[in-house]
Amino acid sequence: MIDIKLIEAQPARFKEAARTKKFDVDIDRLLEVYDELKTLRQKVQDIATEKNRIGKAVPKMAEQQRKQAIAELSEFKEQEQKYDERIKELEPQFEELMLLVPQPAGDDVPVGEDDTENVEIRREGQIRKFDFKPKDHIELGTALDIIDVERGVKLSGTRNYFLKGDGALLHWAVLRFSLEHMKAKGYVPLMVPLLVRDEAMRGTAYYPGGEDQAYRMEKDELNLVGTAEVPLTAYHMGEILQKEQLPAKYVSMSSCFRREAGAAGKDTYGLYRIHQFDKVEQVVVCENDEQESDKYHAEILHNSEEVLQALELPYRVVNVCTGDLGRGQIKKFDIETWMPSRENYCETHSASKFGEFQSRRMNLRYKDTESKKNIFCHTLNNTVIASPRVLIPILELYQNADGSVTVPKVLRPYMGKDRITR
RNA sequence: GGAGCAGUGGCAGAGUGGUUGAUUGCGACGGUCUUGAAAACCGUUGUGCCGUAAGGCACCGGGGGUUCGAAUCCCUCCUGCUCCGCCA
Repeated sequence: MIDIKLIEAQPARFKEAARTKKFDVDIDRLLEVYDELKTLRQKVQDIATEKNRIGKAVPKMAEQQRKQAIAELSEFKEQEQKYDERIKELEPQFEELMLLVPQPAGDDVPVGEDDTENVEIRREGQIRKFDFKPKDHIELGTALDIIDVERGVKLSGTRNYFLKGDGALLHWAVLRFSLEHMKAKGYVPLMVPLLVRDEAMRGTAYYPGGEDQAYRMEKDELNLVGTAEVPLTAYHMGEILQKEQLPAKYVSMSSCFRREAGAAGKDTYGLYRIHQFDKVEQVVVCENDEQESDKYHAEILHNSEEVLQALELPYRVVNVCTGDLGRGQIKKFDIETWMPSRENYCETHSASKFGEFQSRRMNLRYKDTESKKNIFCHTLNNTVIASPRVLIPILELYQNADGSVTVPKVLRPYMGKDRITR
């Protein structure tokens, strides 16, 4: 959410942000509603002042005087009710519009329509050249009996799967390795609730807008999270933190659930786009300071790169363009890992910088020691590893001519073997 | 799921319809005293909104209602606790 005063001061800036980010919001209407609300609130306040003044004297009045005063107060009350009605009409409109205003992208974010215009920053690692015809991860996984899509679909429909034997173990190995990597860096591990209230979804800016992407438990009015970012960031929702608590760094390993509505026919093959997966996620809550925010943005990007480097996977980092940014993101680095079967670098990580956008929505603040003011925090998050998506490059890049798969060095302690064979 | 109790300022804890934004204690901060510290004493100590300011308004878990007037009465939701039932 954006400070209404900023919108008031520079409406053009937010119209432009909506345009380049491809979000639709009527800024003019928002300001209209706000102006009317302000006027009405002032009127109601003036009436309240008058009512309080008279009301205070009532108990001391003589009977005759009192009757007169009470009659007068009734009139005020009627006026007040008239204004209140209109306010109650406008407030929900105001809230709704406010939730839709996008955060302008940072100055160093490329302007572009969609993900094809994201700008590559750098590449790391060598792409493997095969001296045999490589298989894709489904061919490999099916032959090795470690991936079973058919039975996943039998039980749960399309985009569902089983991981079996070494497949399941490999999945847990990358997660465990990544979690421990973050733990060693001082990130506090949290085991989080995966069913959350609408408040948490709104606070992290998944709602409004992302309702179709989430599974919702209608009976209980709870939502299955699509990422641990939601509970991790909303952990301190509504709180006023001490400055010493910042930066708060959290890491979680959790299942993630996505309906993938509107993605019908897209990425239907394999384990790339699926309804349920597991992810290690990192979240930083820091002071309201641009430099601090940038520092932690670089840090969380670096943390994830270290994991990919440890796994010896080739990847590239891209600066995500305006058209591909979320409503609240100031800036986003995606890490795309090389996937042989897709003959491309594909998104495996997404490092977002939100400024105070999420904090405002969830009323997350800290007490500034100097000014004694309560200030909105900054929030950031990044994937540490998401599996089974990352199993695609692992299986495909580590495959051998005989159909076996070498286990990446850092995962061997978790697997207890260095090769997956039939 | 059934029955009951509770939710007040950083914490503890008063307040059951009228100058109560809220007694008091602790904590914290400032000051006096002291070589220093402790003790003692004095003072300050919630948040949001409107306003250049003076000042005003709102908030006693959330929302709604009764009333001229509500922390105090009513409804509803949320949260916590106790007992019973069920259960990985």
